[in-house]
Amino acid sequence: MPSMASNNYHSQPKPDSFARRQKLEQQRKSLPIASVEKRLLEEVRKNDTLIIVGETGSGKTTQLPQYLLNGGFCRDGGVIGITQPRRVAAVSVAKRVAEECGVPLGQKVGYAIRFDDATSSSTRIKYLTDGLLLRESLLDPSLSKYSVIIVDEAHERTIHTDVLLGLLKSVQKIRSQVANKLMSNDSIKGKNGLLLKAGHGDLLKPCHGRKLPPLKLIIMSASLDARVFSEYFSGAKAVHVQGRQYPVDILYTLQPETDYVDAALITIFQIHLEESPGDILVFLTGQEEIESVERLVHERLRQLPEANQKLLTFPIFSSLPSEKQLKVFMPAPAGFRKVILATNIAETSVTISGIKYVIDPGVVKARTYDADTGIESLDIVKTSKAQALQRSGRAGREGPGKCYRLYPESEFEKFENSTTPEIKRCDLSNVILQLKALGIDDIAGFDFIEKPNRIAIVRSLESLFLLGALTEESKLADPVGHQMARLPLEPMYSKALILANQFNCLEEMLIIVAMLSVESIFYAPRDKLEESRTALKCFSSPEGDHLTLLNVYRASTEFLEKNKLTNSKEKAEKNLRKWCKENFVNSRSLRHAQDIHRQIKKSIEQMGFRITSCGDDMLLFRRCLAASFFLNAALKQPDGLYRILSSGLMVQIHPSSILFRSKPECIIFDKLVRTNNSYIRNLCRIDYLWLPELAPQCYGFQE
DNA sequence: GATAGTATC
Repeated sequence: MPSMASNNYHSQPKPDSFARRQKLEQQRKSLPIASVEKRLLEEVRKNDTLIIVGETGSGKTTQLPQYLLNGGFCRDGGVIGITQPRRVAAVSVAKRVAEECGVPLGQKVGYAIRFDDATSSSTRIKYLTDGLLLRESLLDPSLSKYSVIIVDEAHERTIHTDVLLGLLKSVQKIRSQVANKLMSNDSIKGKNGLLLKAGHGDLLKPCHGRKLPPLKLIIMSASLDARVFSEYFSGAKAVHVQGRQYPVDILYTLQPETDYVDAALITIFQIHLEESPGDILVFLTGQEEIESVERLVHERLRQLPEANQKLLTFPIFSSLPSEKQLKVFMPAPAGFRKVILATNIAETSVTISGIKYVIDPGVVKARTYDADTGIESLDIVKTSKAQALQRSGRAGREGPGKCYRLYPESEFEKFENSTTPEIKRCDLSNVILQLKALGIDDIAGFDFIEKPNRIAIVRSLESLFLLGALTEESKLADPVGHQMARLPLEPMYSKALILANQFNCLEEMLIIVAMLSVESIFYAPRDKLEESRTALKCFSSPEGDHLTLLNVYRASTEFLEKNKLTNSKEKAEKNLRKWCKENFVNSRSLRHAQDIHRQIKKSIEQMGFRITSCGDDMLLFRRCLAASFFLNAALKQPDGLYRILSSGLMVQIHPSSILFRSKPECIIFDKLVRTNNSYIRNLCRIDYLWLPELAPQCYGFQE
């Protein structure tokens, strides 16, 4: 049982709880969706698939599951699952709904996200991330415990949402067939071939002794265009639910701006000097841009009369340490106006109160994936109409607001309606591995809501084959493919763990894989660049970044363990955060790495692997890295550039690498990212001759 | 000698 539920157990007769419950009830009843409760229930009863288009503030995410529960959709122990693209949303909405229901969190109402499961056998309304539901489907392909699944925020079209939609469509078909045929022995197969491998037997097991009812599916989207979903679900009915937002005045420029940073600056001061009180939210593309705008604001501010200087800037982006992020949420001192300089983190992930003005330059840094080369890059591109709408909406949450779009209206008309679905702009190896594990072998024929690039599929199939996850017939290899699919990691990392078991360096590899799985372990603000470099030196290894990361992880664990001997757990963790700060380590990233380490260690042990260490034999460990990351091997060229052996691409070592200066002859790397140049990050020195020996499938001599 | 948008298992 989750700890949170037990906390609430003793706290029911609070004196103000009745008043609070009444207030909550009142708020519930005043939500726009409340007026259509009966109709929605009726539609869900009539239609197996329903699309609900609900604008911000309609209350769909919190209310619909409660309506369904009260409407009897959990009879026979069925669970209502509501998926969210983000962890924080799953947790916060579940908390709210538990409160509205007057029950302790983790009982009737709960949530499940990676590393944190607050559900129990009595949970009927379960909020979870879409990625986690995908994982659940590997263990239970018919999702037998769910009577209803609600896919929320479907318009965001994350890769998980897209794969999930395909899967759910297939599960739904199978479950309705099972229900109709009443467990006849006819071969049952969805269009997506879900049962090919999951097997009939597997599907029927959960319904032994009880009939598996058809799966009700509800797709919730904030986009104005429900047609895509409706068409995908064979003309499913779409219902519109009103939202509740304050009006936002949209202002365009007359002419296109040549320099949106400058235009943003001018607009900030125009608002500051001429408009009524209220905070400003500015959307920028990245950390560097945010930091430079911050400096420029301060510069110009100093030139103003002192009475006009009451303006404070707050940066926010994901790699900003949490304690600095939190400052954004504190109200400005009396008489001061806040300017929040944000990346698109403030579009959906983070909601800041007090915003009355939004400045939107109409650009965003977006990931693109070139299937031909396999290179991911981050490019500044124009936003979509949907994104622009989302941004302007941030000004109308607490009262009427204004949004300054730094481009002409004619430009807006040229924007795409919505952002390209993620599945069309990323590497597909992981998705393919998951689908294969579900018994779906024909990836190109899978009924995706939007088909991924065919070349991207071929490329991923090929690398999965070279990693030994797939057979020559492109089936999941036994046991390596199955083992890799079980681990919640990128395929190459899973492979590294499986090999590390054979090389007897699992202890080290578990740490490396956890550290590589998180974003930016090191945080170096520009003004402390030298200091951070000195700090890093204590950990650095001449063999490369992998061993450096290993040293950092071990040093941090050692520090924490020692601290725990003389301090309470809380105090020790606080000291660790201090240690992180002194060593320019992002403590949030480090904790994330620890979480991942704990989780994959458990999975690895469950798979029957024994965790052994290679001690000081780093040669052995580097050989294991070479055997796993052979697809990312590169060789130094006479001009100092590196040539990636598997693709022939010419790349450079990123200056943040420990090996930037030493430039070894042959290396493996973790990631290739294109910015101004093609840079490889996180490298380890290897011996060129290891490649044909350890990865003959890729570097074998041809006869 | 340069930066890393946002998520997730």
